[in-house]
Amino acid sequence: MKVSDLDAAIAATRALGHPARMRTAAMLHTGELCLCQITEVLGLAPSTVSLHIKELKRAGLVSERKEGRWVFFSLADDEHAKRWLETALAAVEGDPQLTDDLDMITELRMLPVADLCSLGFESAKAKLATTS
Amino acid sequence: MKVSDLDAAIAATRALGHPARMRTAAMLHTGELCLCQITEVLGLAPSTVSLHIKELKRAGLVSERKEGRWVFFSLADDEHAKRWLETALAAVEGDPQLTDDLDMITELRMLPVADLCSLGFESAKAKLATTS
DNA sequence: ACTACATTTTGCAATGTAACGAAATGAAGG
DNA sequence: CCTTCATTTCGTTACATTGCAAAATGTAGT
Repeated sequence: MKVSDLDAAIAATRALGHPARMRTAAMLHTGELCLCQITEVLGLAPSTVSLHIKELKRAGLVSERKEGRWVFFSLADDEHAKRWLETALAAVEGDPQLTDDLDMITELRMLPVADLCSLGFESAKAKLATTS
Repeated sequence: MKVSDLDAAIAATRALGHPARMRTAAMLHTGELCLCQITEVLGLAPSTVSLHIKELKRAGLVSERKEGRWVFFSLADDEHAKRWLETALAAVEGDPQLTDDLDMITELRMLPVADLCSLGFESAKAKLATTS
């Protein structure tokens, strides 16, 4: 089904027009992430985060890569996506909320995904501390 | 009240994330327009169009100039607005719906605003034809 | 097969948005 | 002043979005 430029632009702006989704886009700018990592940062229910990402995918801004039990999401790299994401990410660059998110992402990347998903952030961090 | 970069970006994307508002932005790219001109193109009630423009103003994308009974709207020309509008207008460039809108705007600009507002497009056009 | 578990889908409640008509506002002209 | 009329605000209705919990899906390892 053909989608007009107008519809595609509306989809992109609507997708980015929610804090959870804009923050998710900014997080993915640092590299691919699985659902539980994004969920941990946003502090929302996994089902809710899944729907937000579905919206970003529908708008052509995010793509996914399945690896076993996990699904890793990343920013789409076609021209449509890049133009919108460039503008959006530049606009929110340096925002305190986003800075906090990215700091947390840095911490999360140090933990095994399996631990984070099943245990949650605090427990996974504690486990890493004891076993290292 | 201070608005964070994230909030400003969300406001801009949400404002553009509706066909009536995206089309309005594209129309204003050709120059300032009064409410009744925009209303004529969109085919919505004046009160509805007024609210859409209010949303665009709230997002800092549109500014207004009052002249007697009329209010002329135009695209804001600060950096925040220009970045978003540049991306949005480039994305919808050439869309059939937008092309139709701009063609209609060209026609509307040939009519006295007072006639268009009070009589509507067809009657105003008829009046112009008889008096010229 | 069975279990564990990351993710998705579904069902539902609460809230927000979009549309209209009607009433209110405010400036121009008689 | 009083009327006209472009625009805005208000009241209302219909629909969309957002959130969670619970159930469904599908994959990995036992």
